[in-house]
Amino acid sequence: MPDDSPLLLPDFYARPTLQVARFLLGARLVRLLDGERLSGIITETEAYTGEEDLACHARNGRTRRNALMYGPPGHAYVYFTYGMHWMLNAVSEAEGFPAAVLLRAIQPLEGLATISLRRGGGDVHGPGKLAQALGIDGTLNGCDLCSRSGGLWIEAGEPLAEAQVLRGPRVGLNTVPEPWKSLPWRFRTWGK
DNA sequence: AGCACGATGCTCT
DNA sequence: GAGCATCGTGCTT
Repeated sequence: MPDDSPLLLPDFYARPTLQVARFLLGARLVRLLDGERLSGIITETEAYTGEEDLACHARNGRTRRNALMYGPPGHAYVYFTYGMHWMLNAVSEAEGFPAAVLLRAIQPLEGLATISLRRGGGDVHGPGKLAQALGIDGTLNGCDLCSRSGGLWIEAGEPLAEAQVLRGPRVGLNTVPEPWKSLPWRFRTWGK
């Protein structure tokens, strides 16, 4: 079991959220679930940054749900939506500034059978699917992604060339006003 | 291949 | 009480 990849450390996350979203592409998201290592390369992210971003959960200031976005970088912000889906984010920027990167898709690498089973044979392209595939729920809200002790962490991966990175508007912002609705703050790689 | 819709429950106004 | 940073199904082209 390869366990020699370096963890991404707080300094990685403590910078502008667009950079964090861009450079999380290619990194490896790892979940230790029931003693088994599940992992995949991050292939799609979205940046949500600051109270001025009207798509960001912090747009109305601090609440109980979004409190983690104001916390130290490198921690998981996990929330529940649509009555059935968990969403995994990595908190970015300096402590006190609310921002995070939504992890939307991975290319599975380890634990393929378990992931496929948990997904009912479907893919892992979409934030709700990602959480379901890796067994992520609210108990992981606040988990330190810079440590292997919490069962969920992110390891460095192969750097991606700019030519492999696609950008576009964030998904699902139906009632968000412009310009926020159309800003190209979604990052993808690998076709699609 | 694409669109419409219902599921389902928590958070905040 | 409204509105979700979604997903799967089922229907139409």
